[in-house]
Amino acid sequence: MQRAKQQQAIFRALDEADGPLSARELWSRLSGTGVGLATVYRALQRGVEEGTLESVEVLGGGVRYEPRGREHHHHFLCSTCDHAFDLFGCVEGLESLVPGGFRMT
Amino acid sequence: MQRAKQQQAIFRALDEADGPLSARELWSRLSGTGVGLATVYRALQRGVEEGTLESVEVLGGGVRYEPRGREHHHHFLCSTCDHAFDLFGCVEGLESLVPGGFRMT
DNA sequence: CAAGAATTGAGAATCGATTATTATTTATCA
DNA sequence: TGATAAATAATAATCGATTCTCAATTCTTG
Repeated sequence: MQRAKQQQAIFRALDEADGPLSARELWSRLSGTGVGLATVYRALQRGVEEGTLESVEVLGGGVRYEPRGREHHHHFLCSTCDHAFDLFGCVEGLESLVPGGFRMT
Repeated sequence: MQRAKQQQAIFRALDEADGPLSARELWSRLSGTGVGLATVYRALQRGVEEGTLESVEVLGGGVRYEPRGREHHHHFLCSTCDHAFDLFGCVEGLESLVPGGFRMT
């Protein structure tokens, strides 16, 4: 596969996902294309460095990646399928729970 | 060290902590007592099986343990020292964010 | 198209966390 | 107390995730 196409496929898969993807989830969505897992890791790393991707952590397993610049949102992890979904909406009162001397990020 | 004392020390450290501890955090709090890391892991596993301990996950790193039966609470992870603190208080509206077809646990 | 540079796929190496192994220590109880 | 059973410390083995290595492939430029 041409390299440009590969990179496109990687970023398109992230764009089309309904939540942040782990390296392996992303890779499995490219199965059949011959793209190697190492290439996926390299593309993700580059994306984060260049600012097009963002790495996020979701309870229950490793780092996941999503396109940068999306609206403020949270994630929901299905404990059955281990997939993280984007959530729309937010909660109030988080800030007030932060212990004194700490700052919420 | 006598075995009964060891087990006491392990559970006491968890009781006195200001949040859930990872196996290593717990172990480091027992440094000087000669307790082995494997023993800490065994005690934690046994505690969970017997129902005296509960394992919890906090963003940013592995499984942590706390005594079971505490009041409903959440945790706060310091990204500098990587320690998880118990929080008092809760937020509203979490349940309403859960996608249709899923159940919040 | 040809040469050199950059990227890739495959799998080996590494890393931290957890579990297994085993000789030794501690506990149990006749 | 002495024999036997259970638990331990130290460390080797394992596990999954990530990174590294290198020969092969693709790209770039003239």
